[in-house]
Amino acid sequence: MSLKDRKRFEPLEVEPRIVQRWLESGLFHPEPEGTAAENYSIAIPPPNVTGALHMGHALNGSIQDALIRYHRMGGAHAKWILGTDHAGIATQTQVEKRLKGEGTSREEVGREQFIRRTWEWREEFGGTIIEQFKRLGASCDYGDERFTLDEGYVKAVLKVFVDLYEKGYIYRDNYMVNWDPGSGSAISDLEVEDREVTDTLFHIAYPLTDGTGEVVVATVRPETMLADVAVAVHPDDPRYQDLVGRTVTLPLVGRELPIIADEYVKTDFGTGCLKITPGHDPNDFEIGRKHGLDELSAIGEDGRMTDLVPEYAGLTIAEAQAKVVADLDARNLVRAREPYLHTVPFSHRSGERIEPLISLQWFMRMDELAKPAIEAVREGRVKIHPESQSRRYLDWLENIRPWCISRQLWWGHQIPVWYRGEETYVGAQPPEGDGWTRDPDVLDTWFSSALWPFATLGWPDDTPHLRAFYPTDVLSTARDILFLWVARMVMMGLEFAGDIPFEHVYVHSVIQAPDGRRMSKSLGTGIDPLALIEGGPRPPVFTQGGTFPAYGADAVRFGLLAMSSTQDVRFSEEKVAQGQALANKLFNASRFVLLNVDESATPAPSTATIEDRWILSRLQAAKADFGARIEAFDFSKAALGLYDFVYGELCDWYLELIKSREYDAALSGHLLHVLRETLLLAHPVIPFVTEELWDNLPGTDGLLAAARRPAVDEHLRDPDAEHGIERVIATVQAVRSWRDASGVKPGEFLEAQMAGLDGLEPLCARLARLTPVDAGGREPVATIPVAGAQVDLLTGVDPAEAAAKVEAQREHLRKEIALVQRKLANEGFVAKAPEAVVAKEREKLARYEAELEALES
RNA sequence: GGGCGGUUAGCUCAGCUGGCCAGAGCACUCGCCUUACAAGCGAGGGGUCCUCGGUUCGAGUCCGAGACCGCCCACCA
Repeated sequence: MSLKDRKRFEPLEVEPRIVQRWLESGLFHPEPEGTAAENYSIAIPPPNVTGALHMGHALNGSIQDALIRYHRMGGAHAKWILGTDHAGIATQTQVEKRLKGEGTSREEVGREQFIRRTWEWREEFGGTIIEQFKRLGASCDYGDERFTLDEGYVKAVLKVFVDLYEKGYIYRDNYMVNWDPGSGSAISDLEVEDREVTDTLFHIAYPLTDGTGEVVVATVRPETMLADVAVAVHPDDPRYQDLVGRTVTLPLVGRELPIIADEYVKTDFGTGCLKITPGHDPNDFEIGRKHGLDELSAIGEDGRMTDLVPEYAGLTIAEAQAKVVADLDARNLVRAREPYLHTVPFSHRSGERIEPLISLQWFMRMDELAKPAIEAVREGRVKIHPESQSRRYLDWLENIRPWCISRQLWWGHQIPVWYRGEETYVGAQPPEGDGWTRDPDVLDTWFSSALWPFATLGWPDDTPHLRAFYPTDVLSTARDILFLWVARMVMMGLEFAGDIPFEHVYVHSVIQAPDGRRMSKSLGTGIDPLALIEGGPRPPVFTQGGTFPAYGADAVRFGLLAMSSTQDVRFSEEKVAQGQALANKLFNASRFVLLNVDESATPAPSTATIEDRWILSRLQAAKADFGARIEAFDFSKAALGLYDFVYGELCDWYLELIKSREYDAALSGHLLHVLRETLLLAHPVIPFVTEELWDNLPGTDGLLAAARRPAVDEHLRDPDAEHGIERVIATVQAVRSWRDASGVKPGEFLEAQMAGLDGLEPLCARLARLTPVDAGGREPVATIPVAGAQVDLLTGVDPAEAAAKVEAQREHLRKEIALVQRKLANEGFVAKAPEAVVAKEREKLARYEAELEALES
């Protein structure tokens, strides 16, 4: 169907078709030519293979695509590095679920078979999110898709591990870790989230060994007392001065525990006595190491009691707690119990309560690597936007702690370490000889993600891709992985790729549900971007229910960009609707042009009339503004500025101003030119509708996505034309407003004599529906004041209503005049305010007075 | 406990280094089928800019105190 017969932009019909054309063009797959300084690249935060597109992906995709398309149209070789993350725990959990459904388990099928099954799973489901990115219009390099477990990537990971081991940064140690019973693995501090829980706080009496009394300690974990090795008090606590150095006898166990002094103990909490359990509490662990205490484990990695105290061996934690309390009660040693609300660590992944345990793990020392990463941001080589985030980055790196990098999983990069008796071998290739067994653990997924910007480009080989696209330009991400991922990429990039991984880090908003809660599937507050694009059901957070209209990808992209900010924002369906309105408006404006124009005309700017000069001038302003906003990562202003130009200038005024003109070659060419440039301008934000229109526009070849954006032409800026059209707009609005208030039909032509418009009368007359006449001495029935001009109406107005209207207008003017006069009468103001400000006030006064005078006559 | 951000129209948000007659989109009211778009067009109503104090000729904008909301970090058993 011809564009002229299509009254609306129908995204569901158009967008899939456009995606195909883009993909077939090969445009998104740039050859590795030139240097990274000339080229433009962004490495996508790799979504989990298990993932489906959520609002965060959609927002970040819209941001990155706007950047990539903008720079591609600026003439750069632009590569958006694409791929997915193997996501150790998440993926393993999915496959385990599937095995469970088949009546089997990970343990039953064995490691090799399990990994094979996981690859199969990935083949089947891993492409989902990639397809969804295509639907969004994201111009990623789909021809070069990477995976954090593909062959080349594994090579990079192993090399990094071995190098860091050889440098002495990676070591094995017994240490307190966050044990996640859900996944049966240690997890890092960053994967832990705190939740509020009400527990019972037990006050338990520990008798002094010499029988002279007791000390009372408070705990919410009585079962861990089996592994107690000391009792601590504050060194300055007057109550316990004489206890330090003596011992207590641990009830139920009989072990003699020293009473030690440590400043960690709070004198104002509980009894001021603290049981020390280095095996099961991170703080106690620190104190234990400081004082050289034993590290005993009462709870094992299976979540059951160890045989440390045989009568409890094998019990679950809950059972053990019940038994310990019962046994203490039997001995009358529980002095008090009270409900206690506190925060407790839970696994971010499995949702289970973290069990702090001592375990033999691989660690990575971070302080040496942190130093250059701190410098890079301090010196501005890596710039974080908004700037306030760099403080958080620096604070974290300055207080960095060793990173536990081993995970007790099967799906991931298996640690390249082999053991044979007392021997340890570390290397990218298995050791020679027999009898070696490989460490069963895999690396934390973030270890491999940390190499993303260079491992995806072929590192450790010196590849053309690496030379052409590393360092990348921008890394766009949410705040929550600033430490987990961004900081580590900077460290690894500097250490291994020899340069920063990206020049700019853009930290985007988190989009919250419309009610201000976090978007989450389980809360029912999640909004599926595809439901917005294609018209799916509204989730329960929306009060209105029903289904979304099929807004289309352009609308969603526009809406998300318009919503985005430097802080978290609530989802606003209105902004998406605004995007849809913009796409449709542009579509219809193009139809209007094509319906009227001489299609054989050559697109070329014309300066024939003041409105032509005006729109060219405004177009340059819009281009300059949009570019500056994009470069400054101010996507909201970029999108809304586009809207304002298309709606508020191009459609509302320019197209209306030209309607009575003859569409000769000059005007036709000019309209085609303005439209072309508008499409070029808007494409990074709303790529689909602009591409579709481009295809229908005479004189365009090839894809808009591949076209070059023309520079801002400063010669086309025209302040006189801008001022003139501003006056036309003010006049037309004044007349319309007057009509509306006076009850005069909008369509009725009124005779009027205009003054002070310097030749702009015909433009004003047409849009205001006035018939210009010479009053020839007739008294006007009404006078409409406009800035610097005057319109006398000679017909069509009820004199009484007009008089009332005039009086109201006078009243308003008198108030404004009084205000300005008061300001100017203030000596302080005149003396101290900048001259320009004072002049502006004087000018304002003169204008109001002139308008008032016109009304008085 | 420490740090950061926010509080502007019914809703979601703009308002830079102080000069604002305080804006936008949506919602609302009124009027229009004006030959691109009625999912449209035009015109309106609507705000003690959280509170109190201060600086200044002038404060939504700067300073101080407080209230409330959100996030991050560290966490007292």
